[in-house]
This record gives sequence, C-alpha cells and structure tokens, in this order.
Amino acid sequence: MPVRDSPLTKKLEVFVPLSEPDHAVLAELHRRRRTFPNRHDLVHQGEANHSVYILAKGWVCSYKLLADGKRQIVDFQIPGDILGLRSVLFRIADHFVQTITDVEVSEVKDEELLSAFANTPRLAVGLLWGASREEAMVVEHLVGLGRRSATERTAHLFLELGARLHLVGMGTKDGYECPLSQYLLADALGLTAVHVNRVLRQLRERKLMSFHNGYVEFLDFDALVKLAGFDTDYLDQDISLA
Amino acid sequence: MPVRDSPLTKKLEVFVPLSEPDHAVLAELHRRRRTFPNRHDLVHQGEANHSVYILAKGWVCSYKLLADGKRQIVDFQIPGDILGLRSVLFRIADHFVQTITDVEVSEVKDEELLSAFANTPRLAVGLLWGASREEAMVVEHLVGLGRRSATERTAHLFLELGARLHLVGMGTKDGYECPLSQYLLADALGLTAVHVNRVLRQLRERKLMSFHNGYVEFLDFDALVKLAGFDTDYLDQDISLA
DNA sequence: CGTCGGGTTGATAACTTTCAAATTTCGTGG
DNA sequence: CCACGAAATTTGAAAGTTATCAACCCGACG
Repeated sequence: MPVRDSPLTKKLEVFVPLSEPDHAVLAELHRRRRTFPNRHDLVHQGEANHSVYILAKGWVCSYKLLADGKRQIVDFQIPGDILGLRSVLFRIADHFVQTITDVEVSEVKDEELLSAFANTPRLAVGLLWGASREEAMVVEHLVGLGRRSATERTAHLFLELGARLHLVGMGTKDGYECPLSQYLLADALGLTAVHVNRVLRQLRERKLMSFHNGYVEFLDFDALVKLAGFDTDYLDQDISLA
Repeated sequence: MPVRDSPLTKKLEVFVPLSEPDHAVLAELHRRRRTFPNRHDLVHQGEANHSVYILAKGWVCSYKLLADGKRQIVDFQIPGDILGLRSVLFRIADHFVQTITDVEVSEVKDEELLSAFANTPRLAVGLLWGASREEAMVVEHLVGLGRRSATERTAHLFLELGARLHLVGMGTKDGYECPLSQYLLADALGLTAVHVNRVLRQLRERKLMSFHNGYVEFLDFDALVKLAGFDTDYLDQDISLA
C-alpha cells in the first residue's frame, strides 16, 4: 500500500493539510514494517518500552488488569492509530497493549519520532491532535461507564468506532467490519459477556443495529445516535495553531 | 504564603529537583492571584478559553453533562493541580470546570506558560509529568467505574485523594479535610447520592473509614487499601528524561 | 471425532436505583 | 440571637438492572 493511502495519512489530512516534505517524513516513519499475530502483547504493564508503532492493519486493545483478575479495556486502536506514544514520556508502561487480530504496524524509534516532530511542525501538530483526541475518547468512555445504561453504552461504542473507521475509509453509515468478540466488548463496556449478548439481541430486535459474523450493520442510524446520546463534538476537536 | 511553600512547588519538588532559576520562574507564574467563589465556572464546555490556572487553595471538579441532564465528574482538582492545560492546545473546551469551594488560583497567560517551558526545561518536565499523571488517574477512574464495585470504587477514590493531598502536605494516613458532598461523590463514582450514603455507612460500620463533617478519617488504612485494590503505581510514574 | 473458543438462552441472585419521607445542618434575614 | 428555609444526609420499601450459574449449540481445527 502506498504511504499516501495509509490510514494515518488519511486521518491526518482531514485535519491538517500536509505539504510535500510532510508526506516525505511520513513515508520515512512508515519504513520499518512489522507484523504480529493475534493475542500478541505489544506493551506489557510494568515494563519499559521505547518503541512507538503506527497501526496499519488490524485491531489492538489497551487494558488494565485488577488484582483479582478482572480486566477493563480502556480503548481499542484501529488502523491509523499510534501505539505507545505515552511510553515515550514514561519509562514504565502502566497498562497492557495487545493485538486482537493479526496486525501490521510500522515501528518508529523514539529518536525518529522526535526528529520528525522537530522538522515538520505541521505533522507534529497533527500527531498532537491525535493524542488529545484519544484522551477525549477515554474521557467519553469514562462518562459512558459512569452514567449511561448498558444499552446506551454499547450503542455509543459501536457509533464511535464507526466514526473513527470512517475517517480512515473503513466504515460508512451502513456499517463496518468489526473483529471484536462479545468478551472483548464486555471488558470494554464494564459488563459480562452474557449481558452483552442480551443487549445485542435487544438492539437487533429493536431494529437499530446488528452485529453478526464480524460485521456491524446500522439498521437505523439516526435512532441509534439518539439512543446513545452520541455527539461527535469530542471527536471533532478544533486544534489551536497558536 | 511564600511561593516556596506553594502546593505546586511542593509537588514538583518530589519528582524533579528544582534549581534557583526554576524557583524564580515558578514565582513569576504565581504572580497574578485571583479568587473565585464556590460554584463558579472556570471553564465552560463549548467555549474558547485560554487561561491556565494554578490551584493554590480550595477544590475544583471537571465534569461532562449528558443530554438528559446526568452528570459525570471526571476528576477533582486539589491544591497544586493545574487547570485548563488542555485548553491551551484546544480551542474549544469539551468539558466543564467548576469550583466546589471558594478557591484561590494563580492565573497564567498561555504565552507566559510557553516561555516558562522554553526557559526552564526542568520545570517543563515537571509540568508534563503532572499532566501525564493526571491522565493516568483518569484511566484508573475509568477502570474503577467499569470493574470495581460501588464500595471498592468509593474506597479507592478516598485513598487516591489522600495520596494526592499527602503530596502537597494536606493529608496523612489518618485522614484529611474533604469538602465533597455526597452528591459530588455520587457524580464522580457513577452512583446515586442515596447509594453513596449507604456505602459510606457500610465502610463506617466495618470500621474501615468514616466521612463526617468534611473530614475523612481512615480507621484501618491497610484493610482499606486491600479492599479497594489500591496500588499507587499509577500515581508514582517514573518520567523519562530522554 | 473431540475439544475448545465463541455465542445463546433461562432461572435465580445480587446490586443499585427510584421513590418517599424524616432528620440534620447551615446560611441568612429579622 | 433566633427563626426560617434551603440544602444535605439518612433510612425504608419496592422496582429495575445486571451478574451469576448452568446448560446447550455451533463451527473451526488438530
């Protein structure tokens, strides 16, 4: 795949117009390609880690484990997302990052990243924008866990993933491919897998959306947005170019 | 209060040794003192805001509102915390920040902050550390909402606040002053105020902690830590000085 | 084949909210 | 200084939501 069409490039171009030199640097960052199988740990909680990955293909999740074995998924990452940006700043990772499909990534050494930042301010702004957007998504997730019902929360997650995938050309208002299991959904939504199953059934029976065979289908997009209280403001942050 | 003893200074010094010039810059940042009454909006969701505040005295909370009026508090801020750092980067705030007591702050214009960053790298590292620590707290809060019971979550919040206050010399293992109402606790914990009340009663009856008249008292600190699954790792992040 | 990781469903239990009301606390005006 | 009303806390009873436990089904895969 030409770098011009990489998910990260697509995503950035929506928010910052990229110059030729920007594209050149971006191509440079995409040079070291690697693949990992499903269920592979990219970042291990408590361990030092200094590589950053640009996710090109496949899905990943970041999560924390509690002492009693319970797991909470903090976020899913999809193509175009950057993994491990925080660990450039912190020596020790405070959470896990694990693949949930086979993935393709570009590995970026932290020096490369820093020099890219220094040389192409526009790209730096774009990546910072991405990082802050991710933080906003975590906050929205927190709000959902605290104040939305299981059904609203589930609908919200699927809508957010849809909006994110749309940005990299992988989803529409009709639906998208989604490799999540009901166990993964449960750990993200703070529910049990059994209850996720019932919620999905209910959404299907109400003809709002269906999730079968790795495909999310929106049956009534507008009604679903209304049910979830989905407001894209937090995804469409306007960045200050001060 | 001499700036040397300001909560922010205390907090930073735990993690980065500050030089004389660092102290001078810090004093400069503390120059423009302002006070606000209880229930005052410092940052309004959807509005542009370009001031950063260093909280010197009193408590503040940041929260989001849902369309149906439900509220979720994302975090409380205590003396030494910095307010509105994110809004230097983003034009539009995606959440509210409101005082929950009368407060004293130092207002910092974003140019001042940026020049302080440029001139005193050690201070910059310290402030970045603070920002990332805050992000880690949000993640831990999310984990609690998703996977901890009401009781565990409540205990965890009080322990975290205790640890944070301890860092600025305002709390010990015995307890601390805490101006939160049960409504505020409820909106932070994703519960109703009624249920918060019952949880507090239970913690009191189990002789783990009590919360009365604006004072948190730890009755059995170790047992409480165990119950909450409280692990300070996420608060004691080790920063990379790369 | 046999097993194993999903997915699905039912019955029951546990936890949390909702609704209602009484009590206490606290700031303010008289 | 007291009285008043508003806000916060406390408690009980009933309803609603979600978890737990226990099956059973199915397709992939060694």
